[in-house]
Amino acid sequence: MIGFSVQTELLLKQRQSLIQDRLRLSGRVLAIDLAQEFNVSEDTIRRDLRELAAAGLCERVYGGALPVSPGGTTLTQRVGLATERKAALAASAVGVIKSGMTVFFDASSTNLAIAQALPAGIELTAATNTPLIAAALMEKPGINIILIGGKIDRLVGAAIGAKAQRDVEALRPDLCILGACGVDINAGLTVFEYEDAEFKRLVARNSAAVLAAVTNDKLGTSAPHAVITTRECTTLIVEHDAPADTADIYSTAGVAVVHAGETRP
Amino acid sequence: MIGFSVQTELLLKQRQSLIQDRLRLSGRVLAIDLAQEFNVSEDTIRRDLRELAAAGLCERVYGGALPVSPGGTTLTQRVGLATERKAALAASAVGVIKSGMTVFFDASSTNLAIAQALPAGIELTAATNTPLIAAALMEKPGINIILIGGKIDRLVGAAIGAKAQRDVEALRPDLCILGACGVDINAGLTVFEYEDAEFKRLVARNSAAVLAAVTNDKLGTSAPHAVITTRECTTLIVEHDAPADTADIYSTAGVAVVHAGETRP
DNA sequence: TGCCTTTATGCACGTTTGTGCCGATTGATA
DNA sequence: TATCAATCGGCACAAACGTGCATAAAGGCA
Repeated sequence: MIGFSVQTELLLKQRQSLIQDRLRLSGRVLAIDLAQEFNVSEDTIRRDLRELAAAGLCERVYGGALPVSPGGTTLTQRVGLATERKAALAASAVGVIKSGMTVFFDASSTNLAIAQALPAGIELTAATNTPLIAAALMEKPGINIILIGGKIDRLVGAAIGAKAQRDVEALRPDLCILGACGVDINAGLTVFEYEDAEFKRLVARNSAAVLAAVTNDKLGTSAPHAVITTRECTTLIVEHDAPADTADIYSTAGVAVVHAGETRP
Repeated sequence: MIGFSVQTELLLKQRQSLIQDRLRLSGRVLAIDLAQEFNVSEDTIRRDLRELAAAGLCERVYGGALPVSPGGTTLTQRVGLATERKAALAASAVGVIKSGMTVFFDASSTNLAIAQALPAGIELTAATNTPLIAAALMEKPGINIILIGGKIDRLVGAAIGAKAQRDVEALRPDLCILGACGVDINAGLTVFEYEDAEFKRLVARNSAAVLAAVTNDKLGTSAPHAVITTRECTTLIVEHDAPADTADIYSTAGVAVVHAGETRP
């Protein structure tokens, strides 16, 4: 699809437009890679990135550039937080996702990171109730996207009401990637909103496997509304520096615990 | 490939029309190539490109020109194009949207611009089948968002299939903001995809009013699939430099034509 | 027909833009 | 702290650009 083995010479605007595509697609670009890809000097790429950054179309960083997040709402606010940690979790999570699967992506900034981290060639059917995740999935060519509609809860950032619950009931995913506000061995997986819990439980119960990727700050805490018990969770992805006893505790409950790699991009 | 071995001399309008074809076909044109192909000086080509750009029919860039809205591309690709023009259209469009309304936002990069241009305080119920637009609407606090779900067509960038059609049928919006690939007084409003046309027609028929905002390059052109006739369109927003007879033509068909302000923010 | 205006085109000129290269500076990492 | 890569600013050069002018063809009007 984007294979540019033969290099026609590109106009400046075309090149910059392609850089933006790469940004959206892979979440970051490196100056040196782009230079090689477009067959121009690194200086030229740096100038491009500087211009794009000046126009507010990307964020300039040492070595390349990152996409600028359209910050504002509650979900999008969370997106910008602890990005390296989430990226590390996401990298581990995509290891569980195989071509051919039907996967449900629940609303969560970590799950958005997972969607963005999906490898380019992967083929799967992805369902989600979260517009932001759907938008991210659209950047990956091989993915069949099913959007669960309904009234959007702006705190959660997704459709979770009666209509959404009715529609999602027809779904029997191979894997359900849940977001959580708290994970505790006794309380199980918990969230802040009643209806959100309801929705998540419904999807989880209909899924062959349930995966949750959580940052350290959520481990051992619980929110008001229970989604599923600990043992209903198939796989739990935690950070590399999660409390030492985490693996033991959850493993004995039958949960497969995966430690994400170091946060070293 | 497009071998013009025999060089008949072309009239100016013919040449410019052919340039537009090349643009649509290959996504870009180079001044030097066109000069050689049409057997005229580069100066002449540059003049042509300048005129086309002034009429909003292409985007002038150093070395040649780019199409203002290429067909067969995904929604996210279209978003970055002709942004000032779309912003100007959007600014006019928001004038039609009043607090308290129920508005449907159809899939289109111009409509995304409209969603983004909504004033901060506005209160309305917005429905959309487009994740990208839903995400943009989430940035505005006073808006009630209804997401239409279903299988996502990645070219259109929205849910337009059977499921989406069934769900949208319950909707009776005060205003429907349609996207279009072509607008012609005889052909009406047209798009590239069959199912997309079907979906749009359904929404438009159930809406009290229909609005379409189009860039110059779409005026007077038509795509394969008809959505609605010209007279079914309530309001048409065109650019300030749209062909002079536009207002007359569509007004006599009963369409309210609004000229957007100059593209000078 | 003769004259004038308009329009399309090419040419010459000076100007702007895109790019690569070099040297100095800054930032990351150990 | 030292080291090395990335970055920035300036410079140079070529290509692309816009403008003004000249020319020629087309068309209007008396």
